[in-house]
Order: sequence, then structure tokens, then C-alpha cells
Amino acid sequence: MSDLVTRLRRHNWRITPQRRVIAETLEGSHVHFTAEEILERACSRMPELSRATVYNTLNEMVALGEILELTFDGRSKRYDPNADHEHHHLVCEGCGLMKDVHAVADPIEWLPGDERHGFAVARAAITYRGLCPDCQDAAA
Amino acid sequence: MSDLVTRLRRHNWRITPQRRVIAETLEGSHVHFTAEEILERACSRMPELSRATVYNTLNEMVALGEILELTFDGRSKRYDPNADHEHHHLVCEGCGLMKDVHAVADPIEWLPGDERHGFAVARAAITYRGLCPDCQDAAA
DNA sequence: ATCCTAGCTTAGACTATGTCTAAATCAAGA
DNA sequence: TCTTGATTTAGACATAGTCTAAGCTAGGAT
Repeated sequence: MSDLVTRLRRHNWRITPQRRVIAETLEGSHVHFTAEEILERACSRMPELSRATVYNTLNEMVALGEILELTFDGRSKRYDPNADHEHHHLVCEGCGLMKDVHAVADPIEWLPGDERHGFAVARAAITYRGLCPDCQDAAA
Repeated sequence: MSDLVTRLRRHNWRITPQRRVIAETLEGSHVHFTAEEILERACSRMPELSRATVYNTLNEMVALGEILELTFDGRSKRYDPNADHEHHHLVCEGCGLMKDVHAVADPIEWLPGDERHGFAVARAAITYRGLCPDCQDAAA
């Protein structure tokens, strides 16, 4: 049983076969998939699964705070099942590959009070960008 | 004459009336507009301006490094003419309002070598999220 | 065990955002 | 003025995501 399914059950969620397949697809990888990629992979296990269910389910899991929605390229959203551990992201500007990384300090402390413009700042995310090893080789 | 136009001229860019209007629209505000908002505002000064020209021009200015493309909500890209000053962004989770902010540390220095996964890390951006003063009032 | 019903799933239409194409237009040097 | 390549245009197309209305199902009630 997937750990994400356990967490979802706590929200009084009805655990349908569709939701289970989607949650397990999310958790089964350390890559952050787009909705279409999740649809494709989940459909290989449950061919009748619809696009709308995948989008609905992902949005609901985001609203419950159990997964994170990430947008790096403005094209499509990606979903990160690792919502309960503080981490940041490293994105390849060549191929879009993304990895989780852990920085050693909290960026909120780097924002002085007079730069907060009265906002109640709740969280901060760092996006590191560069070229992955493969794209460095391709560019050389 | 807009400073952005001056910078664009240095790239041997032909400064057409369309490009000038788009550049001045970008620079004339400290808000970061979407492409559609830029189109709407620029069209009020040059009604025959086409959507394709706005999108083409924005993409070219991004490629030249003279403006920044930002994606914080996964819906539409926003454009930031302030590409030549290091800064980060503060986004309201209520209304989407965005402001430029300046942090007191460089995030790249806080990413240990063994967290870089072989990437050539070129830049880092911090997105601070929270509620703006108006949205705090509305929630209270 | 079966029934009920709120909640879930579905296909496909629809919306929003952005890209591409081919033809017309323009700008600058010969 | 002519030529030529760059630029602009309208609108078709592509992609990502949302909505709708109808049917289905999980799980508590009986």
C-alpha cells in the first residue's frame, strides 16, 4: 500500500481504484511528471481511466496539501508527491529534467522586513537552473 | 526614449513601431504583465498590432536576455523588463499580485556540491509566497 | 445482503494560452 | 528606384487544462 494512499485516506477520501492507480503512479517515481505523463502511465494499468479523472484527482490532492504543483517552463504543471519534506528544485534548461535538492539554509531569513511590502510571507522555493550532465555533453 | 529600446538597439535589432510600443508597454509599469495584458495595452496605442507580433517580440526579447519570462501560476507567462538587476519575486497566493524583492544572500552558494547531481548550475530564483496586505484583510 | 445516495468517473465539448504558416509589407543598402 | 531579407499580419493550428451532463459506484444504512 502506498504511503500517499494512507495519507489520502485520512482526509476521508473515498479510495477508488482510479485514485489508487494515480497515487501509486505519482509515488512510484522520483521524477516529477506532468499530468499527461501521469495519465499515460496510469492508463497502462487501467486503460479506461479518463483524462478528467486524472486532472480532477491531481487538483484535489494539491488542495489537500498532499502533493505539490510545480511550474517551471510555463508549458505544463508537474506534480511532486514529496510535499512533506522541505526541498527545492534543480531544472535542466536543455531538456527539462528536474531533481529535488536540499539547500542548507532557509531563504525566508534572507528577505529583510523592508522588502516584504506588508506581505505575510509563508514559504519560499528556490529554483536552480542549469544544464544537466547529458545536455552539457550535447553542447560540447 | 525607453531604456529597453536602447538596449535592444545594441543587439542590431530593427526598432519597428510595433517593437517600440511593446517595449514601452513593458517598461511603463512595475507590474509584470501577461502576454495578453501587454497585447491589450499595446493595442490601445496601435490598434492594428497583431497577437503574433506581441508573442514573437516577447520571445525574442527573452532570447536576447533583455527581459525575463516568469511562470508562477502555470496558467500564463509574465514578462519582467528588469532583467539586468538580480532580484527575486514575491507572489500573493490570494490575488496573484507580484512584486520584485531583493534578498541578502545568493542561493547558489547554499547548494552543496553533492546536491548538484552533476549539473552546471547557472542561476537561481527564489519565489516567496504569502498573502498581500489586501488579501490578509479580506481573510480576517 | 441489498439498497440508497452522495460522490466519483466518463467522453467529449469547450476555454485559454501560445505557436505556426503563408502571404503581404517594409526598411535599408546597391 | 530596385532588391532582398526581415518583419508583420490574420487566422489556422497545437497544447494544456476545465467544464458539463449523464451514468456508475463505494460504503453506510437498513
